Amino acid sequence: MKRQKSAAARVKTRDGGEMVPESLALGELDHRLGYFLRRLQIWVFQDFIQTLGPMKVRPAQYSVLVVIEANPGRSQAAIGQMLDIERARLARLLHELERRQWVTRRGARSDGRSHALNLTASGETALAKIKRLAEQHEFHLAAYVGVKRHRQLMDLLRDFG
Amino acid sequence: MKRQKSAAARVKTRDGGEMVPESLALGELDHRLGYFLRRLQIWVFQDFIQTLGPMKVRPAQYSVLVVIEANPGRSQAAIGQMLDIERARLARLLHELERRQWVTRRGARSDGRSHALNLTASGETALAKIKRLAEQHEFHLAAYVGVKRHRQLMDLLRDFG
DNA sequence: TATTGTTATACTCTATAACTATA
DNA sequence: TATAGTTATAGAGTATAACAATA
Repeated sequence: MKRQKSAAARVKTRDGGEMVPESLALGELDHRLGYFLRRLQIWVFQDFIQTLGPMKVRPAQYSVLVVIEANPGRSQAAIGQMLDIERARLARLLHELERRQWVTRRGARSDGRSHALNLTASGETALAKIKRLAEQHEFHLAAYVGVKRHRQLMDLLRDFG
Repeated sequence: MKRQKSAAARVKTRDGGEMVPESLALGELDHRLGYFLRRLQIWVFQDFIQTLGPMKVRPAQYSVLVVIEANPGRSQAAIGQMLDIERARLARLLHELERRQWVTRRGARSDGRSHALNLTASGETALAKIKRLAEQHEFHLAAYVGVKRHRQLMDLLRDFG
């Protein structure tokens, strides 16, 4: 797992050793929130993918499964709008979840165009495991940034919008 | 520009109109910092790319230009380690910056393997414009999340690591 | 005409591996 | 033998466009 660099951060060498790289000036990156946001976000994805490794689930798949469980029977359009996943991409993502027999798509009664999304029984079982691993990931993240900062960030980001 | 959804957020329809989507339950995403981090990060990239559109510069290119300017003559390995850009990807990214005649790579005296990176005169000129646009983007971001929250997030994320 | 969902294409980013040249 | 850099490949994510079926 890569860690955010600080003056004393270490970097892995290719034979498994470690070294302390000379620290370089950030320039105006030091005033770009996006830079720091991006660095943490990359760490989060890497840890998430690693922690969820046993279930082979990526962040986007996880978010779709959670939202289907919380809103069974909704259409692809509804789920996609909520998660800002483009419908072409969501179609492919659901095809994979259907292949793994975690999700069903059946034609909606009310509108012949839309597909109602639901979890299968094995999808529910898988998601239970997945949610336990996601919880583990959240603990990793809290430990990485500090429990207090974790709570502060959550409050700042969740309340806005 | 896509905006973070809230209960009253609007979504564009394909003919340019707008609608208010029914709000769906987040499920446990409401307790995942990564989810909120990711949403803001996507907004940041979209606004950055749009704001920097006149110069056709993407976030990774911007960060490399800024760090080369702040640390002239350093090697690709040094820049890549600092920004966590994989060396294969950095090689291609620099090839593009070299093609635009913004960056030079010349063999380092001390080590025949490494390339010293520098901005050209026109690279400096371009970067001056780019930095003005990046500053604009930062104002957009501060307006989007609120000036106070922007400062709080910056403090929380910059000080850690 | 517009929307839902599908398929296809293209470009960026990420992750590897194989290769060269230097050390 | 390890490192600096290059090239190539594959997978995910993003952004479009074109299409069929339905509204």
